[in-house]
Order: sequence, then structure tokens, then C-alpha cells
Amino acid sequence: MRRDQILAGARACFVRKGFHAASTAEISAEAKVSVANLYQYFETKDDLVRALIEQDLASDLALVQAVEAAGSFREGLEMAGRLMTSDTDVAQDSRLRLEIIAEAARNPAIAALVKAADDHLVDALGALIAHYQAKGELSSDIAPNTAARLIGALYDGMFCRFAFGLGDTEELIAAADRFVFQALAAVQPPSHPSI
Amino acid sequence: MRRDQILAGARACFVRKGFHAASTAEISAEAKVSVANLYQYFETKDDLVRALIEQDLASDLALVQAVEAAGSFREGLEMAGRLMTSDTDVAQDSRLRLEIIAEAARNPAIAALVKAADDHLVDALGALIAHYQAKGELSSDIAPNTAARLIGALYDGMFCRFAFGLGDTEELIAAADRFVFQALAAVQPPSHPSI
Amino acid sequence: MRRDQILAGARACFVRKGFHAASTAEISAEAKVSVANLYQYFETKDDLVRALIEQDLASDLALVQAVEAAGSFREGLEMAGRLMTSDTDVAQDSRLRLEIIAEAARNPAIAALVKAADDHLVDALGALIAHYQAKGELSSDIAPNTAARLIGALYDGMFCRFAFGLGDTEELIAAADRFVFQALAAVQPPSHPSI
Amino acid sequence: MRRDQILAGARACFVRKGFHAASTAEISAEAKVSVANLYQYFETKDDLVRALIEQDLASDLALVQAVEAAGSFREGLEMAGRLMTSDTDVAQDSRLRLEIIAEAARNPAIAALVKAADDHLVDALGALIAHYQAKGELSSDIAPNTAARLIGALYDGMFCRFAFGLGDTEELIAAADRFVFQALAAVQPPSHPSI
DNA sequence: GATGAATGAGGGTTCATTCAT
DNA sequence: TATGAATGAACCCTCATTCAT
Repeated sequence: MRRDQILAGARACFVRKGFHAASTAEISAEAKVSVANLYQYFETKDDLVRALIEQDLASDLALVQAVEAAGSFREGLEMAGRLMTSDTDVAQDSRLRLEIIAEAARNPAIAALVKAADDHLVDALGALIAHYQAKGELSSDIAPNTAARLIGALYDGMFCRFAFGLGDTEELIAAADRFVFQALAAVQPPSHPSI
Repeated sequence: MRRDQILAGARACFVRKGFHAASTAEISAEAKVSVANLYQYFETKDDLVRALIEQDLASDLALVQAVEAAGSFREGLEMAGRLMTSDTDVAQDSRLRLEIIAEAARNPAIAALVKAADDHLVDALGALIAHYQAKGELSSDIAPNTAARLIGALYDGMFCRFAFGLGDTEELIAAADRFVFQALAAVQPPSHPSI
Repeated sequence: MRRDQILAGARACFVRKGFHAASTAEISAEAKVSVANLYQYFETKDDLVRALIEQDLASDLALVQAVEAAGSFREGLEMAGRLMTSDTDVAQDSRLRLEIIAEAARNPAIAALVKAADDHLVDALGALIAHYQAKGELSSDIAPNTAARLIGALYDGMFCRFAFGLGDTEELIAAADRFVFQALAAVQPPSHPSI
Repeated sequence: MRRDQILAGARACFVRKGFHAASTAEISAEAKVSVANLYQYFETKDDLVRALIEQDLASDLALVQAVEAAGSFREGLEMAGRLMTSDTDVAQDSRLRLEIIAEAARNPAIAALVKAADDHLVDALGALIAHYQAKGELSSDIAPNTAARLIGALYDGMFCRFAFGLGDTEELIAAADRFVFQALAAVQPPSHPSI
């Protein structure tokens, strides 16, 4: 309860100012809690950051599960796209995600968290791709996990853009879905056999 | 020059610690310059950041020009991939780029810079794609600028991962090239106009 | 009783960290009591400190009584020395004593307590010395209360050293006894009244 | 210069409130310096404390040298006593000394400093005592270093008392000198041959 | 009587920035 | 131009203390 309230306040502040620029004073004000109280729920500002990051990374799994539940790869992609944009505010989520990745680039502990979450995601998505490759719905020209990694990168890259208001969110996601499907589906690779 | 020397020191520090965590004291130490001296070349730490960002964004244009100079789209992609990895340290560049995007997500002034650079890039890449679509090398199913934006996103997303050491740099870039080409290629290979 | 339980916890913490560095949280944890509960027995941390100091100062009287009960001054000194080292942990007691004196040096209220206890002690010891001076066992060259004060100082000084583990406790106390006796003994041994 | 100014301010504050209760804000105010400036001369409040302690301990050597320079032990004692009381404010010095010893009781690093200084002092004083024992001015009944340690303890104990205004400073020191001399000089140990 | 939750005040430390030289 | 010295503002965190239950 109180803990969640604080996490929510922290999320708002981190989205607005980033991990480093958001002060514990701001966060507690946003969460309508005293600073000292905040420290009864989180040992350290870093701990608070870590908790938020874990919360955020965990939400990725929902996406994969949606894709898994779909009847075809294409459908799964569309479902995932819809889930992403269904959220209250994609730009905010994107900012937090961006902040997380930036923090991972400097803080090895955070990097480990992000890597673990990413591996998890890539494995799940890779398995799915392998499944559809076996069924013939997708081309087998690319290693499943490599494809998964590229899809992950594409989405991350879009989030980077959404984070500071570049382009129309839903439109780009829809285009991305088609783009990915086209890249992976190509039944008969045109002119350049395989490479 | 003194200014460049300071920028170089700043770059090293920002890559290592991020814009917020790198102190002017650290930067001047790295640049072998006194703090007060730094302030004779940059009015503010923010100015220093801005200068570095502009420097960094400008380097993107080289990529587009390489793609433009190539004989085919595919060749252009490969060239771009090679250019990116030819740099001294991709991880470092990626970290700075990531830091820039994260900063853009909070600072509207920086966002404007990044948007302008991105628009520039998208326009150039979009024009190129349109050119190859007209020649039949690429499918016309996708709007050229949308394709350009997706390509940009894919590369940004890969940089995000490189920034904290996820995956093999060159291998992933090569796969990305094929991925992009596959996604955009004309379904009916133009090299077999026989049909 | 609860109160004693808290005092014991406080003693342990104060010995370990000193009055200022020991927090009420630590003390209640050590006493296995909630912080709020502690405040039902002591209005203030200062009150707790004061109570502990009074407890500690009171224990000094036992020493004087031991000396009074002895048959000769020398014997009394030995008895006192034995009492002091018989305690569970001289170093711990010394630390607390030291902490008390240091606190007295800043806090007039505590200073008053310590002075009163010291006066009491000096008077009792002085009376004893006067008694043995009259009997000729001790030299009358020194005012009884001055001698008492010097003896007190010597012991306090030794406690200061014991507090951080300087030297062998029992050995030094034994030497101190001889030292004191030598200093106060009648120049012409009273046991050879022949002259 | 600045450093000394800060040390002086710190000394005043530490005497008044003790190491823990004196805040860096108070110290810098007393030294007429900004807090940030203080931190350019001392890395840490602990460093400041340590510097002050070292300064204080070093001043002890002057005493020993005075005793060494004297023609007889008794004369040396008197000289030392005069030196101690000649200082601007014995009570203040005593408070700082007390604070140092109390800190040594908790902080091993400080304990090491104090022990080293004490060993130095005991050795010097012990050598002197041995010298006068050889000359026959002092009795050989006591080990020189033990005697030195006891003398040190006696003086420390007196300082403890001076620290909170117990008794007349000069009078007690004079009495202590006689006390010590009597204890060590006793040409013919009265009645209790050696023990 | 007992406690978990809550907080205002303050503590040590750092930082971007200025200025006299 | 170049710098050592200086500082106000802020930051993270802790503590003695209170109060509703």
C-alpha cells in the first residue's frame, strides 16, 4: 500500500526528471509522504530505483504471453502492438524504459537486471518464432533468437522516439508490425537467395 | 584547441557516468584544465552538454551520405553497418547516444535538437528509399519515411543494447541489415522481371 | 522490570557507541522493546542517559564502604582494587565512566551529578585517610581530601586507559595500590616507633 | 593558514560540544568559513577530528622534553606542572583531551593514535625515571615504565576533573607533584620492605 | 501497556558556479 | 588566458520523538 504509493510517486518523478535529477524530497512530496517515511520502505534511493525497474521489467512478460496466446505470429504481433498502446501513456512508459536502459549503461547491477529480463524475453519470443518457422509460417533463414533480438531492438528504438514525442505512436507501431512480419515471413526470398 | 580538449574530456566523463553524474570537476580533471577555465569556454554545464550533443548528432550525416553513395540499397545498408562498427568503440558511442536520447526525453531544448537531426536523417534516408522503390528494387508497400523511421528505430534500439554490452555488435548489425532488406524488398524479385 | 531491561540495553549501546552515537532505535532493539515503548519509561533520550549515569555513580559508594570496612589503609586499598577488577568487564565499565565524564564536561546538569558523587566519595575517602593519619599509619604532610582527590584522579586516569585497552588491568591496579600507599605512608615507619 | 583557522574553529566547537555534537555548520561558522570551503581542506569531518587529535597529542612531547631538561626529577615535575597550567585555558585543553580519550574508546583508528602517543610518552618518562633511579634519587622498587604509566594516569585523571571544573587546578597539580615524588622517592621504604 | 507508522529538523557532503589574482 | 579559493543551494539520509490503534 504505502510502498505502492511511494513507487507511484517515484515513477511520476523519474519519468519527469530522470533517476538522477529526481530528489527524494520531490518523490515524497509527489507521494504525499514524508522523506523519513519513504526511508522506512526503501533503504536507499537506489533501492527505490531498483524496485521500480524490477516492476517495469516484469511487465514485459505480459507482452510475450499475449503473443504466445495468439493463433498466428502476425496476430500475435498485432496483439502485442495493441497492448503497448493501450497503456495510459506510452510516452511516459517509454521515458521510464529509456531511463532504465541509460542507467543500465552505467550501473552494472542494473545492467544485470536488464540483461536477465531481456534474455528471458528473447528466449520466449525466440521459441515462438521457432515454432512458427517449423509450421512454415515464417522463413527459416534467420536464427530465431536473432530475430527476437532484432524485434526487441526495433521496439526499444521506437520507445526511444516516443519518449520525446517523435511521430505518431500507434501508426508507427502498426507499421512496425507489418515491417517485422514482412522481414520474417518472406516465403521465397527475392533474388538474394539466403545470405 | 582548448575547447575541443574540454569537449573530449567531457565526452569521456559523460560516457562513463552520464550527464548528471559527471561533475565539472571531473570533466576539467579529465581535460587537464582548471574548472574556472572550463567556464571560459562554456557558460554553463548545460552549454557543454548541448555542444557535445550537437557534435554527436552531426556525425550521423556521414552515415546517410554513405548510403546515398552506394550503388544499391542493399550495398548502402552494408556500408552503413560497416561504418558504424568501424568506430573506435561502439559501446561508448552508444552510451553517449543513449544519454542524449534520455536527456531529450526531459529537456525540450535537447528534444528539439534531436528531432531536427532525426528529421534530417529520415528525410535523406526516405528519399533514398523512394528512389529504390521507383526503380523496383524495394517494395512500395510502405511509405518511404515510415520505413526510414523504422530503420532508425531499429538501429537506435541496437545501440541501446550495445550500450550495456548486450550481444555481439557486428553480428547483430549484419543480421539487422538482412532483416531490413528482407522487410523492404519487393515481394517479386525485380531481378527476375520475366513474369 | 521493563525499565531495567531498557537501562541494560542502553548501557550496552552506550558502551559500544557512546551517548551521542547510540540511537534510540538501537537501544530499543538491544532491549527487545519497541521505540515507542521506551518513551513510556523515559521521557527523553537525555532522561535515559541521566538515569544510567545515576545508576553508575551510585555503584561507587560500594568501593568506599569496602575501604571503610578494612582494618588498615593498605588493606582497604587492596580490597578496593580487587573489587574493581572483580567486575564482569572492567573495560566496559571504564568506557561508560569515561563517557559520563565527557558528558559532564559539556552538560552542566550532568556535571552537577558527577560533582556530587565525587564530593561524596572524596569526603568518605578523606575521612578514612584522616583517621589513619591520626593513627600514624599515614603521613600528615598532605590534606586528607587532597589525597583523596588525587587517588580518585589516579583511578579515573587508569580507567581512561583501560577503556581503550591500554595495558594489563590487574597489574596496573596492583601497582597503583603500592604507589598510593608509598606516596601517603608516614616517612618514619610507624611500625618502628622506637626512634 | 586557512587550514589552521578551521582547526582553531573546530577546536573551539569540539571543546564546547564534543566531537559528535559539533556540526560542520557550527565549525565553519566559528571559523568564519563556508561549509564547502571547509571540505576543501579536510576530506571528512572525521579527518578534521583526526587532524586535531594529532595536533593535540603532539603537544605532549613538549612536556617530556621539559622534564628531560631539568636537573633533578623533582624539579622536572614542577616544571611540567607549571607548563600545564601556563596554558591559556587548562579546562579547555582538558575537555579536548577527554573527548579524545572517549573517542579512542570507540574508534580503533583513534585508539591507535592515542596508544602510539602514549607509548612514546611512557618510554620517554620511563627512561628518565630509570636514569634517576640509577643515580639514587628515586627508589628502584618500581619498574620505570610502570611508574611512568601511573604518572600518566594520574595526570589524565586530573584532566578529567578539570574538564568539568572540579577543584583548583594549580593547587591540585602542585599536590600531585609532591604525591608522585613521595611515591617514587621513598629512600627507605617504610615497614613494607619491597612487595 | 505496547507498537507500527509517521515526521520535522538537522547532519554530512557535493556541486555548479564565481571571483580575485 | 588561466587558476586556486570560495560559496549558496541542494542532496541523501538519520534521528528523536509522537500518535493512532
